[in-house]
Parts: sequence; C-alpha cells; structure tokens
Amino acid sequence: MKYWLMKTEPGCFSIDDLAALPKQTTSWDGVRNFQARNFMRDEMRVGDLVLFYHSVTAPGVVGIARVEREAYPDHTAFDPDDAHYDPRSTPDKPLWVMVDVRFVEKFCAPVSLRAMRGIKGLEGMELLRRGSRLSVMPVTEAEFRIVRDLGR
DNA sequence: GCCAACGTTGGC
DNA sequence: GCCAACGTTGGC
Repeated sequence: MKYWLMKTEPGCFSIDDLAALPKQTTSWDGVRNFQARNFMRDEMRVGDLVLFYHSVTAPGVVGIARVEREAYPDHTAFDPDDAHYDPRSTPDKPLWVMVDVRFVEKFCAPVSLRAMRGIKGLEGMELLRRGSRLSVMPVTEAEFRIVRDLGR
C-alpha cells in the first residue's frame, strides 16, 4: 500500500465538500500535469491513503481520503466547455486520467504547511520543497503517520 | 497583489 | 535539441 498527498483549492473543492457527498466519494478530475498523471495512472491503487491538502487559503493538510477506484479516462478533457478541456485527449486515446477518492476523516486541527516545515521527519517531503507545484505526490508511510498524528 | 518557481510551447 | 517566452501555481 502506498501513501499520497493530493492538493485542492478549497474554494473549488474542499474536504467538507467531499464529506457532504452522498457516497463521500468523488472523481479527482482536472489533473493536467504529466508527473501527477503518471503517479495516478501507474502507481495509485485501491486502498492507498491520501493526505488531503488545501492550498491557497490556509495551506495545510486537513484530513485523509482513500483511493476507491484506480485510474480511468478523465472525461472532462473531452468537453470543450470544461475549464480543463484538452483537445489532444479523445475517448479513443485519452491523455488524462482520474481516480476516485473517498472521505476517511477530517482532522480536528489542520496541519498547516508552516507547522510542517518545522517538524522532524518531514524534511524530505516534496511538498516542502521550494517552488513545489505538484498536485499529486507520494509521501512515505512515516511522513503520513506523522502528519496524521499531528492532525488527530 | 506580488512574484518565484516551474512546466509547456514553439521558433529556430 | 536548445532555450526564450509565456502561462500557471501557490505561498506569502
């Protein structure tokens, strides 16, 4: 089993939005970065756990989700009216993929990006690298546990 | 709102 | 294949 961190802008889609869905499950569409796509397509498996990260406003990890369905074509790329439309991607040859994730828990206290920078054991996190912009990235089990324990 | 860092595009 | 220009991300 692997561990991940996935970013979202809460103004667009927050952990509360996820928890409020009937099945508490959503398709993680709109990823348009090859490195992030490759992680989803090649390495993400059902049951993997995800640190749910809010960016922009109060950046930090706010909870945990779980992968419910492995990569399948991101149909929003086919839709000219969609903000993430990409004409290079077609139903025959989909370029972009998405996974489904399910709500697991919301932290009592969000683990802010600022706080994470000072925590021993998190120094190696991709998220903390200067200029890190990846929206889907792997984390180690140790990092996952540290962040989870801080949030609970 | 600013701007550093980064990925992507496209001319050559 | 190089690299400048550009657009985007995202912290602050």
